[in-house]
Amino acid sequence: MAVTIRDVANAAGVSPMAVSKVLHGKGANVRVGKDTADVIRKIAQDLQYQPNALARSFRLRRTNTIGLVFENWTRVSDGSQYFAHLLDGITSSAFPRGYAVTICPQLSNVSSGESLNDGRFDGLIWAKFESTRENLQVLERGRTPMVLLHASSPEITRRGVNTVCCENRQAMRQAVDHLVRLGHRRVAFVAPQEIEHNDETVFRIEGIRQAMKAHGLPFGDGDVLNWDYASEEFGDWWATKPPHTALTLRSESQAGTIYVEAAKFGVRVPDDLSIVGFDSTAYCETLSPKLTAISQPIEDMAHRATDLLLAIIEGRDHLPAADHVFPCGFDIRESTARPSLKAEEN
Amino acid sequence: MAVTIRDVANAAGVSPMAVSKVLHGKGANVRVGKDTADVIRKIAQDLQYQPNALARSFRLRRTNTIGLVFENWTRVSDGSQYFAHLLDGITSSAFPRGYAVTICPQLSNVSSGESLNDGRFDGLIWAKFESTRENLQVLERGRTPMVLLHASSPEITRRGVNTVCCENRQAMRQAVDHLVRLGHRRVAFVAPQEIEHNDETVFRIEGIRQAMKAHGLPFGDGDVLNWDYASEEFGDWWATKPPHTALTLRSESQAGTIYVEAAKFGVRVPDDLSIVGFDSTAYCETLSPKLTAISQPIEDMAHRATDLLLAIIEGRDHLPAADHVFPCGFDIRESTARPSLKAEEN
DNA sequence: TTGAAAGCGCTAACAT
DNA sequence: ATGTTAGCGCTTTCAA
Repeated sequence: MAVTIRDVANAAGVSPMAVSKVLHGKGANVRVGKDTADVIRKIAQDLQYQPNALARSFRLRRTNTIGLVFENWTRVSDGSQYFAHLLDGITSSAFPRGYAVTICPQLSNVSSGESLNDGRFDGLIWAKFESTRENLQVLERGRTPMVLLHASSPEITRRGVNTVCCENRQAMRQAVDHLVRLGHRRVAFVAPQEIEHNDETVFRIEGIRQAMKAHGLPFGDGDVLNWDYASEEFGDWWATKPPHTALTLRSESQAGTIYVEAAKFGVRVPDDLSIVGFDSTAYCETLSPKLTAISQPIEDMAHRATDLLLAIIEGRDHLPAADHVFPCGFDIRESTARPSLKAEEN
Repeated sequence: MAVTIRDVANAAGVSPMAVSKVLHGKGANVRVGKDTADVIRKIAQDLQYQPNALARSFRLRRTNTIGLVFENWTRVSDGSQYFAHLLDGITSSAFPRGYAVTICPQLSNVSSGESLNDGRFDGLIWAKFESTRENLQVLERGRTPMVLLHASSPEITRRGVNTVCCENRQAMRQAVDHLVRLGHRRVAFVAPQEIEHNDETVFRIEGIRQAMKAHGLPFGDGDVLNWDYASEEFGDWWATKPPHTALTLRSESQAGTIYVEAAKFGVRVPDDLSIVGFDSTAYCETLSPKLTAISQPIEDMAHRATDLLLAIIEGRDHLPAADHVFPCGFDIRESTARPSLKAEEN
């Protein structure tokens, strides 16, 4: 059996409280003399006393651990450096303050969502939150402080939860401006198959529509392609001889698969089709042609989200919940060009 | 105050044990009738009962969480995909089995090393373990199952701890064979400044020495360059007109900084100097020239380490601790070439 | 088959 | 300045 605080106390001839005070600094109104303290420390060492973290966190309701939740966790090494930046942003805030970071298994159902409120974590970063009824309910019932990353909606802040998100509308405007300047007049947006609960996708579609409208160009529901991540729908789509000369994607790693599909059907990028990615990490440079992409400051965003979360946990944040929005950049590389005449004829 | 198991029991007019049995399946010799069980579940739902994970893990001495420890945690997004692969290997084993993964802050001192034994984790993956006295002591005293990644030594297995490591000697032999085949006769190895406690570095140096010897070529202590990660020593080294025509590095991301230093001093890669990296992820392709590198199956290794750890945790592993070794591959790219005449004259 | 009691290791509150 | 008491929420052990 492990050595407990009581064993140390007995060996030292003092009370458990004295040991707790000396070893963990607990007990506000307990005072222990220097000599006694030294004896206690010595004995603790001799006995190889190891505090039981589980007992402590149970008692204190504090784990010094924050959780990182992904709505859909798959692989992290799909080429993009997205996840590495995310983690750097989180750890660079959490580690110096003494918090560990736990990556949680995929949230497959509500019950596991609820289970995040079970006290294991002092706080939660929930990335790619989907605004489903169930998830919103988790926010409401949650006793654990949370900050949502890549979500932004009054539905969320109204429930007292902060969000950190990039400026999706402005991001799409940059992409559209760039494409239109090159001569494109019809642009398609590749969206996930389920967009309803995905705040970001909704914003991006709205952004592209507004931007196209500002140029006097059309963009309707038919210009939103609800493709699976694998993008196997590409061939069928292209076979319909679509009017679009450019595609905007929802990630950068999806570009890799689209490149493959395009090649399979003899579609040249950017000659026959321009491609704009989302997220602009080193991965864009590894593609051929190099991917033109919208960049979001993911590391800064994750850092901010974590700072905010820790402030809430530690009671240093007294402002009402808000959406924290970060502007995007735009990195022009090789996957966008003026549309070919052939394409324009389409 | 939160709803406890006792509240549910009272509301249902049963004992706390009955609730525990129905909701968590605990209590071996407790039997609850189907009807009672349904009532309990209903009431738990109505009361929005949430089990307290801290109380449970305290009681059960089980957290369903494994820790990931790095000896020196810095940034993860330094270009290399190493960390992403590591994480994929770990999570692909841990998540399906219901374990979360916690990334721990840098181990700056022994006490934090000891603190990993405090019950927070059911098990620990310790990456880049350094065989210092303190660390070895942690292994001995540890009550938490551990598997060490990137370490390999009888000092460790003797203490009952498993290791997972790549075949460093064979890896270096491949690099040397390649370089010698190209015509190189003097090769330098870039090592960390502290190599004593780093099993891998010791193996690699031994491997390169043996391989060179097999070719009848010299390799001594003077051919080991103890450089900082930033490699700012490059210029001074080059100014000494070293006899080496090739450099083998200890990582791939270090190649990036070496490229910069080399360019600074007008050294062309691979014309004036061939470079071989360690780890061969997509990052190698982003460098110019693309980096020739030894590859290790990091994801498989991490997966195996985690499988092993979970087997130990769950009492399914009854074999004595061992070193689990994975062979390396070698990816020839553009950073190695036959040495120039000028270099050979050196 | 079900209930009651005890305790995991720690610390807040109170008493000395 | 130090010791005692009680209890966090859960589950194992034992009694009914």
